[in-house]
Amino acid sequence: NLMMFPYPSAEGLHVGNLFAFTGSDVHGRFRRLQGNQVFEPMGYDAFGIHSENYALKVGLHPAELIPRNIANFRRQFERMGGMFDWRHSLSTTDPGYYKWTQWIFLQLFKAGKAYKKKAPVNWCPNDKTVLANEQVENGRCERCGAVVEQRALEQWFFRITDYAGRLLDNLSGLDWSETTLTAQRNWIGRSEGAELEFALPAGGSIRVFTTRPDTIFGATFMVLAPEHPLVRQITTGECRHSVDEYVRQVGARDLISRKIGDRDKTGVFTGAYARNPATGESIPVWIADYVLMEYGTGAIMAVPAHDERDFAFARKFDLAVTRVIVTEGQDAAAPLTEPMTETAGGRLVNSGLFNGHDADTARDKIIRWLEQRGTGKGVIQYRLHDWCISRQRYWGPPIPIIYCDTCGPVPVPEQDLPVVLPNIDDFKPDDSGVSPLARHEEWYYVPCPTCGARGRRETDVSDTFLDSAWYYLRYTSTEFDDRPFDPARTRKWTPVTTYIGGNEHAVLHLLYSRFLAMVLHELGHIDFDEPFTRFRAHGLIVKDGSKMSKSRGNVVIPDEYMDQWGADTFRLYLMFLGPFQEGGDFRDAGISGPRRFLERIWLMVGEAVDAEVPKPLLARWHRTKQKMHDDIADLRYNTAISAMMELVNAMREASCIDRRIVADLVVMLSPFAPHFAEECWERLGHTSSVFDTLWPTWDPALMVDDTVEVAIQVNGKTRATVTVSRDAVEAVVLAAAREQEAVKRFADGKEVRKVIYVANRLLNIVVG
RNA sequence: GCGACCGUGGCGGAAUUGGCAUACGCGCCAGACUUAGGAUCUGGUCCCGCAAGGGGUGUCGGUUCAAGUCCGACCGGUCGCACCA
Repeated sequence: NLMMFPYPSAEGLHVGNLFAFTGSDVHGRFRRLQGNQVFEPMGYDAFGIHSENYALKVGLHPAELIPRNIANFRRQFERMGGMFDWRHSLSTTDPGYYKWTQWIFLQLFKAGKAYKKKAPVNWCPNDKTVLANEQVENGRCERCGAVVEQRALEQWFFRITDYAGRLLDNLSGLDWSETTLTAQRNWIGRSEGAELEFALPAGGSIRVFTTRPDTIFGATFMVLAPEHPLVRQITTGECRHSVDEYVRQVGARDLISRKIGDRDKTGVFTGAYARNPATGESIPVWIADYVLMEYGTGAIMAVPAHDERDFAFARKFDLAVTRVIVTEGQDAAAPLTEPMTETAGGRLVNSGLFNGHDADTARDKIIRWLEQRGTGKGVIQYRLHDWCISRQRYWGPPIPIIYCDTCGPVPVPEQDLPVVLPNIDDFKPDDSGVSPLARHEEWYYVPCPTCGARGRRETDVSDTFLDSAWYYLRYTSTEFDDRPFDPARTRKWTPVTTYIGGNEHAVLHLLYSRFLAMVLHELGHIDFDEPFTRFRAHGLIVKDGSKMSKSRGNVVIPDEYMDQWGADTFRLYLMFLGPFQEGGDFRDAGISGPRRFLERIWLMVGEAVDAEVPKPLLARWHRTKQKMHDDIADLRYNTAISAMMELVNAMREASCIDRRIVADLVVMLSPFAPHFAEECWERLGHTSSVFDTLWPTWDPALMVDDTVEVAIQVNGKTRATVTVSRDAVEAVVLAAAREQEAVKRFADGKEVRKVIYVANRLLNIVVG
């Protein structure tokens, strides 16, 4: 029973965290009462920029802060009564843990799944540091306000794109929240299309990716990303100056604002032309920042008539617009005032030998035609990029590579792991663009493992998402320091049966974990390739309409509530608030309700006797056992709790405090209020733990009442109810219904056109 | 802009999936027990109406014997993605 481990912040667990962890713990305890062996571990995701920035702010070392924060978290976790196995806890910052994070890097490196390439990062010219995307606000450094630039650095990547197809296809076999599956699908972003070649007059060609090969006859110009490698080569003399200037401007902007900034189209002409493979015409080649180097081939064929962005660009720079699809009744010659992006049901025009073809099926025909002519092929393109795991920071696991002038990048031998993160005081990033670790010569220079010459360590540390991508495997095997995860343990406990966490990790964390499981499986280290069989996203607890965060000042600390009401009341209250998978706004208004409920149970435990249980109560008792079981299994905790309250109300009404019902109540309450239930269980005379019992069984035969109330409607409006024996036939109910005063008033003397009878529920008399 | 989800009493929220709308809890009102009540217990609590009855789940329309639930259009909100060719 896994829950996403927290980043141990200085503030401690807030109410939102506690809500999520309690919900997960309820499920774990419930599964134990079902007779399962449950492993419920908890640990700390303690590396990363968060901790580092906070440490810089308060002027302390993260290595000093983190253990302090962890101690506080541990205190809160014990207080909330989670059934955590503390013998198998972990922190990603522990060398005994990140040794294996580094080991995993080496396995990927050796398998050719890790490689280095130049990639842009956000760079603050004032603070002289690399910034994470979250640290850029409106194109400015969140700390000093300076305009952020891009810099290109050599960085490490994992080849997750090799697995794009499998990551997508496997999703259909997972028992996950639908919203999470959708988010993953969108992130992977599969597009079917074609890669086409536009020949350059001087030889060579420009390759583009398009999902609309059916519109190729309308491609009237091309656009390259400013970073495209062909740009320098094809730009003509008279355009060089403006192209260089444009490339410089784009490079000066940060990565975020380029993407989400204003949509005004900018760009310049390169002076070059390329040949449209369908029409044979020469079309101008431009560069513009709306074309991104990281998607497709970094170049597009522009079809302004049928694409919004291309249309805007053509308008602005007065480029030709050729319509190639018309729908019924449209005039192919009429000039377009806006792009025609919806082309379903249309037919091709201005498209040579394809004129008149159905637009919906033209795509495949044109791909085949271009394939035959050697100028294109059908391809599948993914939006997913390779995973950049490099961080030019201090607080993370050093990437275990040594650079040697003769041998190149050499992996650190496995027996030399971990590459320990040195405890340095000046961990603040500097203007070099590399991690502060590079300033420490005694650490930086090491002999090359292959030739013994002086080598240099890789100074980038790895992404925290790498730490968290495999932690579930480590939990089971924390006591082994000679292997990352023990094969027998792994076989027994993984893949994870139930995983609960926040939807903010629906994409990255879950995707990276899945990718890593696929690789580890392929390399023979584990025998499954999907790490989490069942995943459920919990809802978010918000306060005053927004997510709890320290900067908003709306963080609610649970300790004071537990002081005042007790941990169990607070747990019960959080689970009763609303649907676990939806979350909600935190108000403490109703907390006295769950408290009163527990007090009533406490009194009942004292008053319990062997009683005769009247039939209606007996039925409710058995129904409650089943309903609570079904609800908790589905994480519908709020309705499970109301069912329990209803049973208590029914007992009070019947003045029947039967010992067996009280005992069942205590067991069913125990996942929500473990301390309280344990105490009640002992008061009921038991000497072993309530968690060593089993969920009470129910008897379907006893669950049904002898009589039922049936609603009587006339023309769909309820006019009366009648009490009849269970499963009464229609004639009996109809006869009883016709006796009713209100029914007579509305139905007597009118022709009965129809009678609808739903057994045990409703009888509808339709009169004319 | 695209995608996903959601609009139900004064409030948090229920509704065996198309079958008595508002379960359960909070709050509020009245009463009981009390020197006392911010404890406990009992009863009441969607709106209009003395009643009979009528209206009612964001708005408008549709399907159906029957719609909170299904369909169409709109309004409002939350979250995710964001020039993805």
